[in-house]
Amino acid sequence: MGLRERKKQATRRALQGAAVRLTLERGLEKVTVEEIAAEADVSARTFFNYFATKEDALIGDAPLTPDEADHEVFVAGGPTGDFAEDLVHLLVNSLAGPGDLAAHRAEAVQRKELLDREPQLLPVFLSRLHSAEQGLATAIGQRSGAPEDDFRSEVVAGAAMSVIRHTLKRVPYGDEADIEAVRDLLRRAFVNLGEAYGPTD
Amino acid sequence: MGLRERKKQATRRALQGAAVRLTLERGLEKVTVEEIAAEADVSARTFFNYFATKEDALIGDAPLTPDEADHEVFVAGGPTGDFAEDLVHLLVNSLAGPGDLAAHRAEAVQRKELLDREPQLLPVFLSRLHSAEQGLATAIGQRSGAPEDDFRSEVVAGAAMSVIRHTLKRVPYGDEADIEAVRDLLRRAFVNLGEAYGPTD
DNA sequence: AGAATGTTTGCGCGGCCTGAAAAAATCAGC
DNA sequence: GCTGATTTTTTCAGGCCGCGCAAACATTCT
Repeated sequence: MGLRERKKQATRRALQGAAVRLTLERGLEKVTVEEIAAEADVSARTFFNYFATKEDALIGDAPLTPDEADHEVFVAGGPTGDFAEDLVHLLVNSLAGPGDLAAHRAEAVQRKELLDREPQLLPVFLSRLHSAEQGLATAIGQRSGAPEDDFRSEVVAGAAMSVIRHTLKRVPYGDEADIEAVRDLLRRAFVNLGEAYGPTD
Repeated sequence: MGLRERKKQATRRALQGAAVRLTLERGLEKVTVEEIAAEADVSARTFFNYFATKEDALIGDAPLTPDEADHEVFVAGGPTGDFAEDLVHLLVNSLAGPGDLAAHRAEAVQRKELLDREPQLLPVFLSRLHSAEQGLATAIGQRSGAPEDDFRSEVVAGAAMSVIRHTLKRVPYGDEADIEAVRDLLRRAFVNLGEAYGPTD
């Protein structure tokens, strides 16, 4: 990787870091793009070469898409064969980004803190989940052999993203066993869905 | 209702109408607030006395909350006793606003057209659904006797809102029988959820 | 009619975001 | 390491958004 590419990643991280830090310090509307850029030793115009909006710098713009490998395993009906359980697996691996879950825990905590404190970020976050939903729907459709853009796949994927959303709200960050806690919450959520909408019990 | 109140509603409608019309004509980013205000025979400053943002004027700011009566019937376990069916009833009545569904069909068609053509409106719309979700969760919690802010209620409500979202996307507007079509789609969606997440079949 | 209350308007301003072109940094080849 | 090509950063100008404020205006109430 050349110097150019490395520097770009550096300024991107600097901008994102400055944005997060200043926002947590003062609140989003007391921070201007100019200040963020100054903090990252960059002109204000350059900020917009990296992020379209101030909010994007905070939430991040990683596509939130699962690993290619995990995706294919899921589509093929794996890894366990149980739909909900495999969904848990796929979602947990997707949300962490390409690498390890633990490695991104600090960022996840920050994101949660930001979303709690700055309501203006909620729409941005919801849109991001919405984009991810599309991909999940096609994965579910492929796994079940449904035609593309199938209504059922979309609905099932939407419910799954809703589960993710509420689970992330409830995760007890700070613990060390939080990955397993996430799994548990997801499993319970899917069970709840089954009970609520399933055949009359 | 006094003259003052009537005038306010009139300018509100005028602003909203102008915003929708101009946006459908030229696209959202080719329309300025000044133009909308001028079209409604009102100063630009007045626009912001009614709507906080240009987008709000398009999506509307009705709280999207169900009738008090429908809400209580649902909480009490009615009208049919079947959870999914009662949810369909509640949602259909909520989405229409206080009055008749048919009366608001034109607006619904417009909203859909806008959402299709102007992606910037999607976050606004998603936030609106998100707000409505909170109320739905407490209603579901009360009906099932769960404690407040129960995880299960939230997840079930989230899934329901997701169902709404995808159903609205698929509704065949233009037909005359579209209210019944909405009900059908909702019912099918809930059945799909039950099949997907319910006990292994 | 006149006072009280609420609404509209003009004005100014800070901030967001964009386009275009000059300036600086990096890269590829020699 | 020099040179020219490519990419990134910066500067500059500018439109639009959204808000606070105080003056003008409209309505309600007595």
